[in-house]
Amino acid sequence: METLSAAESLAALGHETRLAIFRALVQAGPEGLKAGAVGEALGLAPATLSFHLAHLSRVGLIRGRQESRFIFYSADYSAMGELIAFLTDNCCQGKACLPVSACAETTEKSSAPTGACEGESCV
Amino acid sequence: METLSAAESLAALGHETRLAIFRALVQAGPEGLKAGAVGEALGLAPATLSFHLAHLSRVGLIRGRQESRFIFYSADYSAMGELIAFLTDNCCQGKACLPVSACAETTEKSSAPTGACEGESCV
DNA sequence: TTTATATTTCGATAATACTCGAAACATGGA
DNA sequence: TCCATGTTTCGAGTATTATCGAAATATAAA
Repeated sequence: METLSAAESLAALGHETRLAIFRALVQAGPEGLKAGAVGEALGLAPATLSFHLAHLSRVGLIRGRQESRFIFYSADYSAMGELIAFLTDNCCQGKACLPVSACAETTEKSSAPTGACEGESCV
Repeated sequence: METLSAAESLAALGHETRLAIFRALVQAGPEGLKAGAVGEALGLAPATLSFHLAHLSRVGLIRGRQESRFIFYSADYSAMGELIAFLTDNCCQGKACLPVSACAETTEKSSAPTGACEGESCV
């Protein structure tokens, strides 16, 4: 994951409403939720909801699938996984900032670590 | 970490310039970097740099300490750790989206998991 | 005390993002 | 076909954020 895309994902989650939407979709599981259900749960005007869903969609954190008359949105777990991998690989000095448990290899195989994350600071 | 503060941290990192600043500070280690060095490395006008440093400071992701005539900024690893813990605790369905390695308890003791993260989906 | 350097604050401008009513666009049922 | 419902797009208004020159502040050296 390159830093532009990481910044875009972070920005997408960096808005209280969108973060709430994303959390709701995560909780809903792979099935996801109808757009309407999300709006109802969070008390959002349809246009506002659509705006934020589109934003999250555009950066790849969620996806929508049409099902009869409804559109179900669901969280894209792998996108979130990549984002977390980016943060641990690029934003943790020797992983010193990580919860101990997370102190190990990441899915991204620590692609070209930028100097940090040599791994020796794991407890 | 409550979601407002999480959203604020995410938004702070959700800007290419600030993300680059933060990464540079992480790479620099606990010593950090003089503000000027950051600006030089990234080619930022002093006022612009100051604006972004203040933003990152305000949300607690970095801190500055005066040292003689300079101000050294350094990344706050624990703040980053809390952010990552928030994401893994609140934005990962049963941690299915996590890099395998990170599939375990987090520092935050999974405070009141919101329904996700029962842990059974760990590989 | 004067001068030089480092950084921030101020102020103005430009750009971007957010909200939401109203209208348009599906899709499926009557 | 017509109607009802769910969702998006449009358009306009408002608010927030980003950029950066210039001025102000702080610290230290001459």
